Amino acid sequence: MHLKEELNKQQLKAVEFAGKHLLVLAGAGTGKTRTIIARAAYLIENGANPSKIQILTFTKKAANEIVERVKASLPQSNGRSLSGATFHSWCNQLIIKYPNLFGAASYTVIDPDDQLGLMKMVSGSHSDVYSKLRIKPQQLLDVYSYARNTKKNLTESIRILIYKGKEDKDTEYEITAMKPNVEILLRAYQKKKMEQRYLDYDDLLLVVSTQLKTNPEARKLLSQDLDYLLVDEMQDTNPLQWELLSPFIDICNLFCVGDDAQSIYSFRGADFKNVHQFKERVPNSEVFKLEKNYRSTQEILDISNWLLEKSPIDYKKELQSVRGDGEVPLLLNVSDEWQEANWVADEILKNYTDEDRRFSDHLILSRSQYYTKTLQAVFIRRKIPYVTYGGRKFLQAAHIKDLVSLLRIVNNPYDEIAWVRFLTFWEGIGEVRASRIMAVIIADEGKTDIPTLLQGAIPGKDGIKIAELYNAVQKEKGKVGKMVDIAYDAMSLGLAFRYRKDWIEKRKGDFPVLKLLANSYSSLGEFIGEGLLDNAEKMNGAPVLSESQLETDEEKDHVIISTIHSAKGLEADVCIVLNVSPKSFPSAWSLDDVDAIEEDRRVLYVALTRAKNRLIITRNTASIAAIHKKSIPSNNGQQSDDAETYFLTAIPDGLVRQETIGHDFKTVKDAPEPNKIDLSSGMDFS
DNA sequence: TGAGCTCTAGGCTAT
DNA sequence: CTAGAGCTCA
Repeated sequence: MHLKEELNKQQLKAVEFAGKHLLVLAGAGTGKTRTIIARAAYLIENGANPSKIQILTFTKKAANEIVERVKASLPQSNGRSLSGATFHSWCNQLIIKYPNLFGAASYTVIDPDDQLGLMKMVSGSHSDVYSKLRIKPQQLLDVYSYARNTKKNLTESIRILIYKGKEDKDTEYEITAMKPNVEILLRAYQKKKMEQRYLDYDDLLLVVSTQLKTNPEARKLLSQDLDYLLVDEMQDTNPLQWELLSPFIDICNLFCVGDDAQSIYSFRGADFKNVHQFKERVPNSEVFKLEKNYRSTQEILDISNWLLEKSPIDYKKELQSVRGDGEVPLLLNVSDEWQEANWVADEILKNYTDEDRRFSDHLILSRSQYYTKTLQAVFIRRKIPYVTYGGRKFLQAAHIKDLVSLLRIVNNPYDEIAWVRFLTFWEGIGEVRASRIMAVIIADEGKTDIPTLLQGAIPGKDGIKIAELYNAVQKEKGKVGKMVDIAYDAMSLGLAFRYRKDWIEKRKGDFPVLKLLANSYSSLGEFIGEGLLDNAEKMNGAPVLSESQLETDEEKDHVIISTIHSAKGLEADVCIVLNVSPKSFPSAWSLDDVDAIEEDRRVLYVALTRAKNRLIITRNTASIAAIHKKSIPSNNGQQSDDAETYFLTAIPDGLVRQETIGHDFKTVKDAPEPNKIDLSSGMDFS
């Protein structure tokens, strides 16, 4: 096996592990992904049934990549039935596969937008309760989700999410006062979810884990399905995910990989106890370590190690480069986002023409999706091809949801959100009329077929048209691509009109992509559920499905712009980390919360360790100057300790070389010359 | 009742 | 920049 020669001793020991359960603690760049791939290949080569191996990762992209690479390393067709999924999509698949066991097969998976819509409806219908609270519907959902993911009670979840974990008397009093009202609203939300056969993201995990915990029949069925469970990014699993995994300790062999220094999802309830307490929690288990870094040059690891050393948490980790020395990282001070973006574009074009690097050798990382919009504007203008990872999901775009609403009501006639969306799509039907039509359909409880009801409830030609459309789509149930086609034929005119402002430029092109996506699913339920969980990759602003669907090498050569959270597992020759400024690292949201600050430190650590050869860190000159002034103590005595907490304060000499670009517009290519206007004209002061 | 307009406030990270 | 509130007109 050719993979074997590429493994070091530690990796090989993990890959060939013959015991029951294993946790591999693998620092950044130590070959974590390679090890999990080799493990899967090893198991298959040694007689394991690939259909009984399940790989679990955090993003669909990571899952696909691992599966593809395992298959590529095996003789043809050997690993065809190997599957990889996210926790969520795996649960969704199980729910569809065993409709009787989980009893939720024709349920509709709803995304955060739908959840918010539902919570708003609940808040509206309980306005007496809601008006007493100073909490927004989104916060109610956050509390609800946090409580379910962390298994903490409502009081604790409110304290942590709404009151930043405070424990003083006033806080206590307020929580006690509001809790009953929050409870009423959350219960009402739950009830509505059940009535309309909805599963939110957390429900997917809960439905499966509850069955596994309480029903021996479920454990028996799944033990026939599974021999090996391979879990990536173990440090980012939360208590709910642990609860889902733990029944499998008796059912199959666990092989988990993770790195506590890269735990960056605590806002979602991730708990690295799942890593630290692995040995105590899992009988018959062992823990191995991978320590040699193959990715980066020593200079890149020096600054990464330095960042981690500064933490009050002892990660017991110091990465050593196998590759040796290289370039000293560059710390670039810029005066604004446009200058930063233009400098980045210059750097990339220079590397492309002078240094024989490809666009795809560049990875640009940012804390938030939002921050990269300036950069994207500059890349488009300067014709630098790029893809973005992270951000809004493809199926969450308004025009896509319009079309999918029809598929959703075919899948689940109780889906009120989809009914309202579908009905109000048509001219002359607004929310009020849509609610009435929907009430008729739901009250009928499936006695009459839906096209007949629609025709009766909507007068004239429109009623016939809508009923026929519903009918036509329903007939193709099972062929998801065909359903999308029929829906698009009937709705494209309306869509073009509704989104006329940017239809041609932005939206129209999404529908062929939607069809491709739909074709890759074998059932409507999977498409609606999993499609939602699919991260859309965007190429110069337009969605693409995956790398493999691109034809030429030229199309595959593009810069990657990603949020740090979406960049886990990625690496690149040149890595540019944007805006590592005060108030950003750590983020202004994290101040006065030690855990949050430390999480931000790990976020930066993940970003820095993506670089193979060249690391460039940018930051804003003005915000650096601001923290050094420190001369404006605020009125309430809250001394700003930004300078203390800012991660790059007191960075030792030699760890980076600094460069500062001033307000010199000559370095900003294509900067428009400001027009001179006369604001004093048109006014007679006499 | 529906549709289209303007104005304002608030914006992280993710399945 | 975007969602949503509030307004006007048909």
